[in-house]
Parts: sequence; structure tokens; C-alpha cells
Amino acid sequence: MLSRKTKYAVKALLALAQRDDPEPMRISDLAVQEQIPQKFLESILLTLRNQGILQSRKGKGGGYLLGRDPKTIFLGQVVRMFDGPLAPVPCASQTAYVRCADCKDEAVCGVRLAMKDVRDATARILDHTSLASLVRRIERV
Amino acid sequence: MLSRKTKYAVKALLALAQRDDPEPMRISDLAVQEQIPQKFLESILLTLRNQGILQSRKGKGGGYLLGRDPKTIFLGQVVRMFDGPLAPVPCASQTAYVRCADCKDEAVCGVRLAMKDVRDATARILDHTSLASLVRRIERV
DNA sequence: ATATACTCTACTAAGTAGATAGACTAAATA
DNA sequence: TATTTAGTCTATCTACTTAGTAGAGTATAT
Repeated sequence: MLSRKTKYAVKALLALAQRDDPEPMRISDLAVQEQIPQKFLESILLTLRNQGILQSRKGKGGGYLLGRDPKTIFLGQVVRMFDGPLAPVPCASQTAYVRCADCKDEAVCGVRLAMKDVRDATARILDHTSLASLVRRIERV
Repeated sequence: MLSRKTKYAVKALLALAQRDDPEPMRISDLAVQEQIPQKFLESILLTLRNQGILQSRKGKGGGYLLGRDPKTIFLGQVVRMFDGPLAPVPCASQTAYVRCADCKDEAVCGVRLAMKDVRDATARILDHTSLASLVRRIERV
């Protein structure tokens, strides 16, 4: 299940990616437009900024804008940032592998085998879906 | 993230599918073998039985056994039973669709578009992975 | 009859998600 | 340079969920 945090993060990023305005967008405007509790959104945007995905400008006329080309911002990074590894079980994760304490022999663990398939399929999608490509899909409608 | 409940359920089912013994297997033996807290396992097995995936026999010599051919038991059913819909967001679910309260126009929601891809890929895997096929993969090692 | 083993209800501790409050800091502009 | 605007940071809170426990009850094979 996707956390609200991740969902809000993606919605905010998409909103920023869809603007042509080179000027930053205010948190409060973003919060109203995307129907996200403002204080909650603040902490999300801050995380995105600290990870280099967003840039911020302080003071009057300030706000947030994308930190880099939307073609290079992938959902996989955003999801992992807030919800952790994509794999349904830690022992199937590529980026954050952790062994199961109770597992005698990983090679013959059916749960791991199946979940590795799921994580690979998920990563194949999310690590290849950029903000730019999503915006393109949306705007085709 | 897969809950422990689902993980235990799959492990228990695999253990039962891997036995040739036509006699039922005791909860206590299953719990020890798979390193699952017995009382916790009891409730899991009960759910699986109520859903028709397992059969139980009471009294001396009793225990649990598969309720149908392992070729017809798919992980998708088990995962949904304990963890709910496969889709990361309710509005992307096929089996348990729920509209987002805050969504103005679903057709142009980027989150939903991407998550629908993820849910489809996950379902394609889990609804086609049977206990029998998993056991085959395990035993090839 | 009785031991065995599944069934059911209730409860609880610990952790996480989602959100809120408020003080603080930086920067633009009058 | 004073003031306003707007982002930054720390702390806290409540409700819910997960994982697990306890114990009484019920069915059945021998």
C-alpha cells in the first residue's frame, strides 16, 4: 500500500512539472490546489528538497520548483524515499537487502522467489516512469 | 510490504504442498517446522480453511491438509485474503476498486496511471503463480 | 471416557501513519 | 534597515494496525 506521504509527494511533483512558469510555486498554493494538508506537505517538500529533487526559494516571491529535468526524476526514487524498498519482503530487495532471521535456506524459499518476481516487475515500471513521461501520458487524454 | 501473516500463510501452504503424506499435519508440527508462533498460526490456518484452501480434521490424528489441488491455489488469492487488494492505491484496484475522495478527475491522475501499471504487473505474477509451480521451482534447486 | 487437537473470543503491547503546533530563520522589498 | 513573507526545523499527539497471547470451548478418534 502506498502511503499518503508518497501519494502527496508524487501529486505535488506532477503539479510542479505541469507548470510552465519558471517562478517558484508557494506551498500554500500547492496545498490548496492538490488538496493536501499544508503542514504535512511542508515536511514532504522539505524531504524532496534535501534529496535534490526540488529547489526552494525563501522570502517574498519564494516557493518550490523542480530541482532537475523532469525526464530524470523517476517514481522509483520518490517511492523508495518515503515508503522504503519496493520489494514486499526485505530478502527480495535489490537496493536494501536484509536476510530473514528465520530463513534456513534462502535458495529454496518460495516466498522469496515469488516476491523477487514482484519486486523486479515493480522496479521495472517505477524506475522507468519519469515525471516527464507521466505528464505526457496525462496530457494525451 | 507483505505482512507476516501472509508470509506465514504461504510458508505453511508450501510446507503442506511439499508433503506426499495423505494424512493431515498437526498445527504444532507445522509451527515448529516453519518457525511460526503456534497460536498465531492457528488463526491463519483457520482463515485459510474458511476460504476453502485448507481442510481440517479434528481429534487424534487430526490436523490440516490442502483443500484442493495445489495447481489451483494461487498466491494472489492468499495475499489478497490477508493483505487486501494488490493495488498500491484503492483507485487502481481491479478486485476492490474505491474512488479517491480527493480526486477531481481520475482519468488524468498520474498516481493512478502509474499504480495501475504496478497492480497489473503484480497481479500477472501472483495470479499465475500456483503452489504447485512454486514447489516445482523450489525442487529444481 | 478421555486425550487430542482444532475453534473461537477477547485482549494487549508496540509501532507506524497522518497530521498539527509553534518557534525559528532567511530573503525580498519598501 | 524594518517589515513582511515564506520556507525550515523540532516536538508532539491521536488513531489505527500489526503481531502476538491467553484461555475457554468443541469435536472426534480410539
